[in-house]
Amino acid sequence: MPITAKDIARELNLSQPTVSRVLSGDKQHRVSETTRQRILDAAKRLRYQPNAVARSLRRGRTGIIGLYANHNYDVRNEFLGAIIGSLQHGCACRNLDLLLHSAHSGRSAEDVYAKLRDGRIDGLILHADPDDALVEILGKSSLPVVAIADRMPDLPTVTCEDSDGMHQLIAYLWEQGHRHYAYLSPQKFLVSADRRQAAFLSEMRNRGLQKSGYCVLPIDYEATEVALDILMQQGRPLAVCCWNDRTAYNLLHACLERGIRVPDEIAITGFDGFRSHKAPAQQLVTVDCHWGEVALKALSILTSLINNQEGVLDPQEVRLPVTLLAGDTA
Amino acid sequence: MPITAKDIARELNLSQPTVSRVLSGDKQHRVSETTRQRILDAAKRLRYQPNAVARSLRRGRTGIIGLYANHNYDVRNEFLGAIIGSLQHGCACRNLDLLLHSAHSGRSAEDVYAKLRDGRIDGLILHADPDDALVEILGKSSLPVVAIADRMPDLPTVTCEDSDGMHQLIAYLWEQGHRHYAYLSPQKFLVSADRRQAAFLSEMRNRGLQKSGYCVLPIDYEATEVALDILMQQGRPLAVCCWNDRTAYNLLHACLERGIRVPDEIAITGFDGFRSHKAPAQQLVTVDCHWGEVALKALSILTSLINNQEGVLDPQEVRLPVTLLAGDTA
DNA sequence: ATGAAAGCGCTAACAG
DNA sequence: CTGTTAGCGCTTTCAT
Repeated sequence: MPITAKDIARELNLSQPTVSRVLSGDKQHRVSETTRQRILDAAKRLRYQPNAVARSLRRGRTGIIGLYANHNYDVRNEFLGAIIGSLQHGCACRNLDLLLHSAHSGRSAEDVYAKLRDGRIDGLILHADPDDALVEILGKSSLPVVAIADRMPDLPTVTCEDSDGMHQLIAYLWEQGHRHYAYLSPQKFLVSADRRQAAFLSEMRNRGLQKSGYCVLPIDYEATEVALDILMQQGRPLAVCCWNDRTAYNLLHACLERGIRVPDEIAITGFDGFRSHKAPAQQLVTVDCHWGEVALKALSILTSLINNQEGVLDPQEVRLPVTLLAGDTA
Repeated sequence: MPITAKDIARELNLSQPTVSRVLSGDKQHRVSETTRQRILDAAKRLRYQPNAVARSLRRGRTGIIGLYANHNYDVRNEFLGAIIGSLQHGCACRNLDLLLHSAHSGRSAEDVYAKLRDGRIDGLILHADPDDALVEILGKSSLPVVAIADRMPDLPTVTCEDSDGMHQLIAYLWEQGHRHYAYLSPQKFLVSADRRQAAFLSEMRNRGLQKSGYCVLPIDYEATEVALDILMQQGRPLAVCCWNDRTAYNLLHACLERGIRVPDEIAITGFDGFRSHKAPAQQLVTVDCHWGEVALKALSILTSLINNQEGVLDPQEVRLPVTLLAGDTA
């Protein structure tokens, strides 16, 4: 049985609140230096540790930040790994804890929301599809939320400079002499991927490319082969800009299986900034979105949202800069 | 302001405990079917969500499992990623939440322990160095703890069959004709790595290899180059058994930078089971420790420890089977 | 079957 | 400076 403030009070013939005043670190209340020391000594001697649950109930604050990702992947996904890694660090610095809410496939948005509102977390970092019902619910809720990576309606969001990244990428490819392009977009609508696509198209037009010189192709993770068939019918060498890194790696694998030389026949670029630290391998040309920084910025906004009761910050978007990563796949 | 059980009670002219009895899912207490329905309806209508903090305080249980890793790496480390990924899934199935305790470099074991005992978690999954002061403290503590991956004194532990894995590995290499071996061990003492080493040496002797035919070399992550210098002085082709995958990948990189052909001049094996899903690359020969399974088993033991107040289970060790993964680095 | 009362351990308001 | 009182929202025991 852990010992409580009451135990210490009894031991020292003091009232329990006095003990609590000293041990809760409240600088406001003045306590005589002698009793203060007596309490601190006893606390250390008895290895007293304040009960965080009781404190949370009373204060209406838990010091826990939630992370919810409604995509069906877990921490091994590189994107989530980067996010969680950074959040862990950021939380540690602020003396916060991080609670991972598992998507728990099959739960309705209402149920998920209920769980998020059970009082355990002070605020939420969200990574979701923009059309998820949960997003709308959270938009109306009083729970402080900051979304990341993809612009969400009615929620403050931290994203990266998608357009700028694509501009840098095309400039890099153009300089290498590429005059045939393809953009591989996701099947579902994502604001970030859409921005990358818009920037891609704008670059194509501005550089005076004919419509036969470029194309946009929606692609499913499971159907890389099909996409590759189509790509092989385009002019070569072809520069393929994938909307994210995972798509790029899938394509890379497919190419090497078919004996298609990368980057000679097909050049491949990604968008995320995940490089292989494992077996020696071709380094992907990609745009580093600094997802860790994005997460930290989101956390910073979230904490101020939590503290300034009235989040004066209207739902808005913060965009962080990106960096081109050169490599040998393009 | 979220609504409480009291609000519902007032709305229906009932007492608050009655509302709570229905909504806490307690099958024991019989409530008339009509009021039961009235309460359920009102709860749904008002979007009532029980306050988990209050419930935890009262029940003395939070439904949260903690994970503490005292190594200085984060979730991006593949080992931790595998552990966390599995734990998340396992927790979701049991309606538990997972709290990641960041190592927060520079905290004393006492401080860390205090934080772990603040009442927020019901039990802990631990991954630590066996000589960490925290391990000893936890051994005496009443907080339910299950350690993973490396045998801990005085704590129930789930590990993998290290010896068997090494036996399989050597059998595989021997069949390929290898007669020169090296084992790369970690600098610090780890029970798991030590067991692998013992199995390695036992295999060497049992197969009648001369002492000049094999060696053991402690290696630091930062000093791969130095180790490689030494390895190059051994007989070739040399089969290098690294104590874990990361060491193997480091060595692989170093070899390819120097133009040493793998596996022709030097064959390399790891121990963990982390393969590259990214850019096309050589697949490491390694032993799959099924770390995810290890974590799930630990979670299962932990939950029963939490429930059977008196953990009748003496500190003991459970070893899970491993699988050889063939590849092209050996 | 339901209500009244108590209490989990803490913090905050107000006395004295 | 310190003690008394109250209450966060819930579960549990004891009445009725």
